[in-house]
Amino acid sequence: MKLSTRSTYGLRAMMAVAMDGSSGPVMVKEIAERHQLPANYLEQIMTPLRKGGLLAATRGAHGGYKLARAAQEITVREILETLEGSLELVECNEVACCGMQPDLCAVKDLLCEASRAMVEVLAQVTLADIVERQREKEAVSSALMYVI
Amino acid sequence: MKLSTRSTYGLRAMMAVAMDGSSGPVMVKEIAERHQLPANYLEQIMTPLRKGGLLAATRGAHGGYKLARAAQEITVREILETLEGSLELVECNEVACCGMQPDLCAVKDLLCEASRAMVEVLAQVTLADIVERQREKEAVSSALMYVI
DNA sequence: CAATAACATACTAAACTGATAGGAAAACAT
DNA sequence: ATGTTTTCCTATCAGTTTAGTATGTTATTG
Repeated sequence: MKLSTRSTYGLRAMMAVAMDGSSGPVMVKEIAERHQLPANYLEQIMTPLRKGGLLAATRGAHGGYKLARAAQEITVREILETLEGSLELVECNEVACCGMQPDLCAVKDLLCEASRAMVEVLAQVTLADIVERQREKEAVSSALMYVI
Repeated sequence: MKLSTRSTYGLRAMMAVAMDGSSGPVMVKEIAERHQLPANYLEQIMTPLRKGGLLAATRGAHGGYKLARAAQEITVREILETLEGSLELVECNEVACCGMQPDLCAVKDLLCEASRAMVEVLAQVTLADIVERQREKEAVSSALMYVI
Protein backbone atom coordinates (compact mmCIF):
# COMPACT_ATOMS: atom_id res chain seq x y z
CA MET A 1 0.00 0.00 0.00
CA LYS A 2 2.97 2.32 -0.02
CA LEU A 3 2.73 5.23 -2.39
CA SER A 4 4.99 4.87 -5.44
CA THR A 5 8.08 7.04 -5.77
CA ARG A 6 6.40 8.39 -8.85
CA SER A 7 3.73 9.94 -6.64
CA THR A 8 6.02 11.17 -3.92
CA TYR A 9 8.48 12.63 -6.44
CA GLY A 10 5.59 14.30 -8.23
CA LEU A 11 4.28 15.73 -4.99
CA ARG A 12 7.73 17.06 -4.13
CA ALA A 13 8.01 18.58 -7.57
CA MET A 14 4.65 20.32 -7.24
CA MET A 15 5.76 21.71 -3.90
CA ALA A 16 9.04 22.87 -5.38
CA VAL A 17 7.28 24.65 -8.23
CA ALA A 18 4.86 26.27 -5.79
CA MET A 19 7.65 27.43 -3.48
CA ASP A 20 10.20 28.60 -6.03
CA GLY A 21 7.91 29.67 -8.84
CA SER A 22 7.64 33.35 -7.86
CA SER A 23 10.76 34.23 -9.84
CA GLY A 24 9.79 32.67 -13.16
CA PRO A 25 9.42 29.09 -14.30
CA VAL A 26 11.21 26.32 -12.41
CA MET A 27 13.40 23.89 -14.34
CA VAL A 28 13.25 20.15 -13.86
CA LYS A 29 17.01 20.15 -13.52
CA GLU A 30 16.85 22.52 -10.55
CA ILE A 31 14.24 20.44 -8.76
CA ALA A 32 16.14 17.26 -9.47
CA GLU A 33 19.39 18.66 -8.13
CA ARG A 34 17.88 20.24 -5.05
CA HIS A 35 15.93 17.14 -4.12
CA GLN A 36 18.45 14.56 -5.33
CA LEU A 37 16.10 13.00 -7.83
CA PRO A 38 16.94 11.52 -11.25
CA ALA A 39 16.22 14.35 -13.69
CA ASN A 40 15.15 12.19 -16.61
CA TYR A 41 12.75 10.25 -14.47
CA LEU A 42 11.34 13.43 -12.97
CA GLU A 43 10.73 14.76 -16.47
CA GLN A 44 8.53 11.77 -17.17
CA ILE A 45 6.54 12.51 -14.05
CA MET A 46 5.99 16.12 -15.06
CA THR A 47 4.16 15.04 -18.21
CA PRO A 48 0.97 13.70 -16.56
CA LEU A 49 0.94 16.70 -14.23
CA ARG A 50 1.03 18.99 -17.24
CA LYS A 51 -1.52 16.98 -19.22
CA GLY A 52 -3.68 16.80 -16.12
CA GLY A 53 -3.86 20.58 -16.04
CA LEU A 54 -1.80 21.08 -12.89
CA LEU A 55 1.39 22.41 -14.45
CA ALA A 56 2.06 24.71 -17.39
CA ALA A 57 5.37 24.49 -19.22
CA THR A 58 7.39 26.95 -21.26
CA ARG A 59 10.07 25.46 -23.46
CA GLY A 60 13.44 26.69 -24.54
CA ALA A 61 16.01 28.79 -22.76
CA HIS A 62 14.80 30.13 -19.41
CA GLY A 63 11.84 27.87 -19.69
CA GLY A 64 10.49 25.53 -17.07
CA TYR A 65 7.31 24.75 -15.20
CA LYS A 66 4.85 26.86 -13.28
CA LEU A 67 1.55 26.03 -11.66
CA ALA A 68 -1.33 26.02 -14.10
CA ARG A 69 -3.62 27.31 -11.36
CA ALA A 70 -3.23 29.04 -8.03
CA ALA A 71 -1.81 26.81 -5.28
CA GLN A 72 -5.03 27.37 -3.31
CA GLU A 73 -6.97 25.79 -6.14
CA ILE A 74 -4.94 22.57 -6.26
CA THR A 75 -5.65 19.86 -3.71
CA VAL A 76 -3.29 17.09 -2.74
CA ARG A 77 -6.01 14.68 -3.76
CA GLU A 78 -5.92 16.04 -7.30
CA ILE A 79 -2.16 15.72 -7.51
CA LEU A 80 -2.16 12.15 -6.26
CA GLU A 81 -5.06 11.06 -8.41
CA THR A 82 -3.38 12.55 -11.44
CA LEU A 83 -0.26 10.53 -10.77
CA GLU A 84 -1.68 7.40 -9.22
CA GLY A 85 -5.14 7.04 -10.70
CA SER A 86 -8.01 6.43 -8.35
CA LEU A 87 -6.99 6.29 -4.70
CA GLU A 88 -9.82 3.97 -3.75
CA LEU A 89 -9.24 0.40 -2.60
CA VAL A 90 -11.99 -1.00 -4.82
CA GLU A 91 -14.15 0.29 -7.66
CA CYS A 92 -16.69 2.03 -5.50
CA ASN A 93 -18.84 3.09 -8.42
CA GLU A 94 -19.35 -0.36 -9.84
CA VAL A 95 -22.90 -1.51 -9.29
CA ALA A 96 -22.26 -5.18 -9.89
CA CYS A 97 -19.98 -7.01 -7.52
CA CYS A 98 -18.77 -10.60 -7.61
CA GLY A 99 -21.08 -11.57 -10.47
CA MET A 100 -24.80 -11.62 -9.83
CA GLN A 101 -25.11 -12.20 -6.12
CA PRO A 102 -23.67 -9.41 -4.00
CA ASP A 103 -21.28 -11.75 -2.22
CA LEU A 104 -18.61 -9.45 -1.08
CA CYS A 105 -20.59 -6.30 -0.99
CA ALA A 106 -20.59 -5.87 2.77
CA VAL A 107 -16.81 -5.91 2.48
CA LYS A 108 -16.87 -3.66 -0.53
CA ASP A 109 -19.02 -1.09 1.25
CA LEU A 110 -16.54 -1.02 4.08
CA LEU A 111 -13.56 -0.67 1.77
CA CYS A 112 -15.28 2.21 0.01
CA GLU A 113 -16.03 3.89 3.29
CA ALA A 114 -12.42 3.46 4.39
CA SER A 115 -10.88 4.80 1.19
CA ARG A 116 -13.28 7.71 1.16
CA ALA A 117 -12.18 8.66 4.64
CA MET A 118 -8.64 8.80 3.33
CA VAL A 119 -9.47 10.69 0.16
CA GLU A 120 -11.51 13.18 2.14
CA VAL A 121 -8.45 14.15 4.18
CA LEU A 122 -6.39 14.62 1.04
CA ALA A 123 -9.13 16.61 -0.65
CA GLN A 124 -9.26 19.16 2.14
CA VAL A 125 -5.65 20.20 1.91
CA THR A 126 -4.40 22.40 -0.91
CA LEU A 127 -0.91 22.81 -2.25
CA ALA A 128 -0.92 26.25 -0.64
CA ASP A 129 -1.65 24.67 2.74
CA ILE A 130 1.19 22.22 2.33
CA VAL A 131 3.62 24.96 1.34
CA GLU A 132 2.60 26.97 4.38
CA ARG A 133 3.00 24.01 6.71
CA GLN A 134 6.35 23.26 5.20
CA ARG A 135 7.55 26.83 5.66
CA GLU A 136 6.46 26.71 9.28
CA LYS A 137 8.36 23.50 9.81
CA GLU A 138 11.46 24.96 8.25
CA ALA A 139 11.19 28.12 10.32
CA VAL A 140 10.92 26.11 13.52
CA SER A 141 13.78 23.90 12.42
CA SER A 142 16.16 26.77 11.72
CA ALA A 143 15.16 28.51 14.94
CA LEU A 144 16.12 25.36 16.81
CA MET A 145 19.38 25.15 14.90
CA TYR A 146 20.16 28.68 16.02
CA VAL A 147 19.52 27.83 19.67
CA ILE A 148 21.70 24.76 19.52
CA MET B 1 -4.07 1.86 -5.06
CA LYS B 2 -6.48 -0.97 -5.73
CA LEU B 3 -6.36 -3.80 -3.25
CA SER B 4 -4.71 -6.93 -4.65
CA THR B 5 -6.83 -10.01 -5.39
CA ARG B 6 -4.72 -11.67 -2.76
CA SER B 7 -6.30 -9.41 -0.15
CA THR B 8 -9.84 -9.56 -1.46
CA TYR B 9 -9.68 -13.34 -1.85
CA GLY B 10 -8.30 -13.62 1.64
CA LEU B 11 -11.04 -11.42 3.02
CA ARG B 12 -13.66 -13.52 1.26
CA ALA B 13 -12.10 -16.66 2.61
CA MET B 14 -12.15 -15.34 6.16
CA MET B 15 -15.81 -14.46 5.72
CA ALA B 16 -16.55 -17.89 4.34
CA VAL B 17 -14.85 -19.61 7.27
CA ALA B 18 -16.72 -17.38 9.70
CA MET B 19 -20.07 -18.04 8.05
CA ASP B 20 -19.77 -21.76 7.38
CA GLY B 21 -17.52 -22.79 10.24
CA SER B 22 -20.26 -23.77 12.69
CA SER B 23 -20.39 -27.31 11.31
CA GLY B 24 -16.71 -28.16 11.54
CA PRO B 25 -13.67 -26.94 9.65
CA VAL B 26 -14.10 -25.44 6.18
CA MET B 27 -12.06 -26.81 3.29
CA VAL B 28 -10.23 -24.60 0.85
CA LYS B 29 -11.80 -26.59 -1.95
CA GLU B 30 -15.31 -25.67 -0.76
CA ILE B 31 -14.51 -21.98 -0.53
CA ALA B 32 -12.82 -22.03 -3.91
CA GLU B 33 -15.76 -23.72 -5.59
CA ARG B 34 -18.42 -21.59 -3.94
CA HIS B 35 -16.62 -18.35 -4.71
CA GLN B 36 -15.14 -19.39 -8.05
CA LEU B 37 -11.56 -18.89 -6.96
CA PRO B 38 -8.47 -20.89 -8.00
CA ALA B 39 -8.05 -23.42 -5.19
CA ASN B 40 -4.26 -23.66 -5.35
CA TYR B 41 -3.91 -19.94 -5.24
CA LEU B 42 -6.33 -19.65 -2.36
CA GLU B 43 -4.30 -22.22 -0.45
CA GLN B 44 -1.29 -19.95 -0.69
CA ILE B 45 -3.32 -17.11 0.72
CA MET B 46 -4.44 -19.19 3.70
CA THR B 47 -0.85 -19.66 4.82
CA PRO B 48 -0.16 -16.09 5.99
CA LEU B 49 -3.60 -16.00 7.63
CA ARG B 50 -2.70 -19.12 9.56
CA LYS B 51 0.80 -17.96 10.43
CA GLY B 52 -0.61 -14.58 11.38
CA GLY B 53 -2.78 -16.25 13.99
CA LEU B 54 -6.12 -15.63 12.31
CA LEU B 55 -6.86 -19.16 11.12
CA ALA B 56 -6.26 -22.59 12.62
CA ALA B 57 -5.91 -25.60 10.32
CA THR B 58 -6.55 -29.28 10.83
CA ARG B 59 -5.07 -31.57 8.22
CA GLY B 60 -6.20 -34.81 6.76
CA ALA B 61 -9.64 -36.16 5.97
CA HIS B 62 -12.46 -33.90 7.17
CA GLY B 63 -9.87 -31.27 7.91
CA GLY B 64 -9.96 -27.66 6.92
CA TYR B 65 -9.78 -24.23 8.46
CA LYS B 66 -11.53 -22.56 11.36
CA LEU B 67 -11.08 -19.16 12.95
CA ALA B 68 -8.24 -19.06 15.44
CA ARG B 69 -10.19 -16.56 17.51
CA ALA B 70 -13.79 -15.44 17.82
CA ALA B 71 -15.04 -13.40 14.86
CA GLN B 72 -15.67 -10.50 17.25
CA GLU B 73 -11.99 -10.46 18.10
CA ILE B 74 -10.76 -10.17 14.52
CA THR B 75 -10.83 -6.79 12.81
CA VAL B 76 -10.79 -6.20 9.08
CA ARG B 77 -7.69 -4.11 9.65
CA GLU B 78 -5.90 -7.14 11.06
CA ILE B 79 -6.90 -9.31 8.13
CA LEU B 80 -5.77 -6.78 5.55
CA GLU B 81 -2.53 -5.98 7.31
CA THR B 82 -1.75 -9.67 7.57
CA LEU B 83 -2.20 -10.07 3.83
CA GLU B 84 -1.01 -6.74 2.53
CA GLY B 85 1.52 -5.53 5.07
CA SER B 86 1.16 -2.01 6.40
CA LEU B 87 -1.79 -0.13 4.96
CA GLU B 88 -0.13 3.22 5.34
CA LEU B 89 0.87 5.35 2.37
CA VAL B 90 4.31 6.11 3.82
CA GLU B 91 6.42 4.88 6.70
CA CYS B 92 4.73 6.94 9.39
CA ASN B 93 7.04 5.74 12.14
CA GLU B 94 10.26 6.75 10.47
CA VAL B 95 11.81 9.69 12.21
CA ALA B 96 14.14 10.68 9.41
CA CYS B 97 12.62 11.80 6.16
CA CYS B 98 14.31 12.76 2.91
CA GLY B 99 17.81 12.63 4.35
CA MET B 100 18.77 15.19 6.97
CA GLN B 101 16.50 18.10 6.23
CA PRO B 102 12.81 17.35 6.69
CA ASP B 103 12.00 18.31 3.10
CA LEU B 104 8.84 16.44 2.49
CA CYS B 105 7.66 16.16 6.01
CA ALA B 106 4.65 18.42 5.69
CA VAL B 107 3.54 16.07 2.94
CA LYS B 108 4.45 13.03 4.97
CA ASP B 109 2.43 14.22 7.94
CA LEU B 110 -0.57 14.64 5.70
CA LEU B 111 -0.16 11.23 4.12
CA CYS B 112 0.06 9.67 7.56
CA GLU B 113 -3.04 11.48 8.68
CA ALA B 114 -4.89 10.32 5.57
CA SER B 115 -3.87 6.68 5.87
CA ARG B 116 -4.67 6.67 9.54
CA ALA B 117 -8.17 7.89 8.79
CA MET B 118 -8.55 4.89 6.51
CA VAL B 119 -7.03 2.38 8.89
CA GLU B 120 -9.20 3.69 11.69
CA VAL B 121 -12.35 2.79 9.75
CA LEU B 122 -11.05 -0.72 9.09
CA ALA B 123 -9.98 -1.18 12.70
CA GLN B 124 -13.45 -0.50 14.02
CA VAL B 125 -15.16 -3.26 12.09
CA THR B 126 -14.79 -6.89 13.10
CA LEU B 127 -15.29 -10.01 11.04
CA ALA B 128 -18.46 -10.60 13.06
CA ASP B 129 -19.78 -7.18 12.00
CA ILE B 130 -19.05 -7.93 8.36
CA VAL B 131 -20.77 -11.30 8.56
CA GLU B 132 -23.81 -9.68 10.14
CA ARG B 133 -23.94 -6.96 7.51
CA GLN B 134 -23.60 -9.54 4.80
CA ARG B 135 -26.42 -11.66 6.21
CA GLU B 136 -28.64 -8.58 6.33
CA LYS B 137 -27.83 -7.79 2.74
CA GLU B 138 -28.62 -11.32 1.68
CA ALA B 139 -31.88 -11.31 3.62
CA VAL B 140 -32.97 -8.08 1.97
CA SER B 141 -31.87 -9.39 -1.39
CA SER B 142 -33.86 -12.62 -1.15
CA ALA B 143 -36.88 -10.75 0.20
CA LEU B 144 -36.74 -8.58 -2.89
CA MET B 145 -36.35 -11.62 -5.11
CA TYR B 146 -39.50 -13.02 -3.56
CA VAL B 147 -41.48 -9.84 -4.24
CA ILE B 148 -40.34 -9.75 -7.85
C1' DC C 1 22.52 30.20 -35.52
C1' DA C 2 23.68 28.35 -31.00
C1' DA C 3 22.28 27.29 -26.56
C1' DT C 4 18.69 25.81 -23.66
C1' DA C 5 15.02 23.18 -21.75
C1' DA C 6 10.76 20.84 -22.47
C1' DC C 7 9.04 16.81 -25.00
C1' DA C 8 8.92 12.11 -26.72
C1' DT C 9 10.23 7.50 -27.06
C1' DA C 10 12.71 3.32 -26.49
C1' DC C 11 14.91 0.31 -23.59
C1' DT C 12 16.15 -2.27 -19.26
C1' DA C 13 16.55 -4.69 -14.69
C1' DA C 14 14.10 -5.92 -10.96
C1' DA C 15 10.09 -6.66 -8.45
C1' DC C 16 5.33 -7.87 -7.99
C1' DT C 17 0.92 -10.22 -9.29
C1' DG C 18 -1.81 -13.93 -10.16
C1' DA C 19 -1.67 -17.82 -11.01
C1' DT C 20 -0.42 -23.43 -12.12
C1' DA C 21 1.70 -27.71 -10.84
C1' DG C 22 3.37 -31.39 -8.11
C1' DG C 23 4.78 -33.59 -4.27
C1' DA C 24 5.36 -34.26 1.10
C1' DA C 25 3.24 -34.70 5.55
C1' DA C 26 -0.50 -35.45 8.61
C1' DA C 27 -4.99 -37.24 9.91
C1' DC C 28 -8.64 -40.34 9.24
C1' DA C 29 -11.38 -44.64 7.57
C1' DT C 30 -11.44 -49.23 6.45
C1' DA D 1 -1.20 -51.44 7.63
C1' DT D 2 -3.01 -49.00 3.67
C1' DG D 3 -5.19 -45.83 0.99
C1' DT D 4 -7.71 -41.52 0.89
C1' DT D 5 -8.12 -36.92 2.04
C1' DT D 6 -6.61 -32.43 2.89
C1' DT D 7 -3.30 -29.26 4.42
C1' DC D 8 1.38 -27.76 3.54
C1' DC D 9 5.44 -26.51 0.92
C1' DT D 10 8.12 -25.30 -3.07
C1' DA D 11 9.12 -24.37 -7.79
C1' DT D 12 7.89 -22.27 -11.93
C1' DC D 13 5.82 -18.95 -15.09
C1' DA D 14 3.74 -15.24 -17.98
C1' DG D 15 2.39 -10.70 -17.65
C1' DT D 16 2.52 -6.19 -15.59
C1' DT D 17 4.42 -2.45 -12.99
C1' DT D 18 8.18 0.28 -11.10
C1' DA D 19 12.06 2.92 -11.30
C1' DG D 20 15.32 4.33 -13.95
C1' DT D 21 18.70 5.30 -18.15
C1' DA D 22 19.60 6.93 -22.51
C1' DT D 23 18.91 9.49 -26.63
C1' DG D 24 17.12 12.19 -29.80
C1' DT D 25 13.45 16.00 -31.32
C1' DT D 26 11.09 20.37 -30.94
C1' DA D 27 10.35 24.96 -29.45
C1' DT D 28 12.14 29.28 -27.45
C1' DT D 29 15.53 32.71 -26.34
C1' DG D 30 19.51 35.56 -27.20
